[in-house]
Amino acid sequence: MKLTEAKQQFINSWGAFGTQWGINRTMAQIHALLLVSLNPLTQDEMMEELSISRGNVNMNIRELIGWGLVDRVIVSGERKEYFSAEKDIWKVATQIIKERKKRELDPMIKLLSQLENIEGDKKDKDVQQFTQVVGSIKKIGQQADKTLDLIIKADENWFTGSIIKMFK
Amino acid sequence: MKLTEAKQQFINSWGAFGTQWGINRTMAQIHALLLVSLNPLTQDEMMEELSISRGNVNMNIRELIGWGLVDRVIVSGERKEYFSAEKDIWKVATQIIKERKKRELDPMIKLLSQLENIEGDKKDKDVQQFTQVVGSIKKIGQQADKTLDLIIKADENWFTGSIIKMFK
DNA sequence: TTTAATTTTCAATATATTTTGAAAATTCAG
DNA sequence: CTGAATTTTCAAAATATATTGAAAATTAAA
Repeated sequence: MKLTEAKQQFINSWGAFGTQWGINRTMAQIHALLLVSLNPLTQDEMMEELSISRGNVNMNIRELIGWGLVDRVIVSGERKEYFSAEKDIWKVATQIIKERKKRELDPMIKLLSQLENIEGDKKDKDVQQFTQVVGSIKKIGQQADKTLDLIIKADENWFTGSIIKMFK
Repeated sequence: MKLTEAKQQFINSWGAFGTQWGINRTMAQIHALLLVSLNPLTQDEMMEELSISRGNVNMNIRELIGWGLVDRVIVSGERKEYFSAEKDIWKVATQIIKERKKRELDPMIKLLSQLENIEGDKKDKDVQQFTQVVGSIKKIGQQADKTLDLIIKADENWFTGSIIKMFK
């Protein structure tokens, strides 16, 4: 497979995978494009490369900046803004984990905590069942939360280093 | 908060969380409803409870069965089919991990493996960068894959038991 | 300043996804 | 078998999400 073709396939597939995970297709494609671009790109270059509109590039680029995955880059002597993606995939992964945890997991645990406090007969089978289900989901959520915090804090060795060896 | 109200909020919120994760809102709601129902339910009861159409219930119920999260239940003396959700949340979690791994992570790793084989000058910066990015994503994917396999195989103690203690 | 380049916004449009509901298929009691 | 109950299918409609593109806002060179 040729490089150009491979890049194209990477970008398209990344967009498709993103969709499955509730991520906007274009956002994932822009991220993929920046990941495999040697140099920072302008919005115009991204429009051209992905055949999408200016507004679409602009909104999704800023969304990616909001996720901490893309940075504005100053190129001296250039009027236009350039953008580049963090290339250290470990950092990318921890950043995504960090954001999704904050945006999704933490609010979920908060909600479940509220739902645990049911007024009513604690001996009622129905109440028992409900608090049991809600409580156990919360518990798993909290464990996941704790584990993810450790991953975020750990350096690259979490995956490749000593701890993972214990699972082998 | 009253039980009925809490159940309702759980169902609605679960639907909203599902959407964020690329899961059909109704599917998540049906799952939530079955999780907090003491007894198995018929399709008619779910239609009523969630105010949705027969076709919608039917399709999503079968999707949930496909995910291994819901079972058909025979109630003797009843013509209608009943459905119930696995209540052991640990099993639910491992089942979801198993399915998403199979449907998403494994195909992704397969794709990345293909993209690593680029024809062309291995000294070309552009080729190097591409294979480096693709390779490192694949590596993290494989580590996640391995870790998830262990979670799937491990019993409930993975989260609550000895291994997690080492992170504390 | 002025003004041309560039970025941002957002209403309108297009696309994708979900839901409906009625017809077709299936099931099973009599 | 027969036919009523139940489940399944799927084209059409509704809803939700993403994209466009041109106008407005911003920026910085002259």
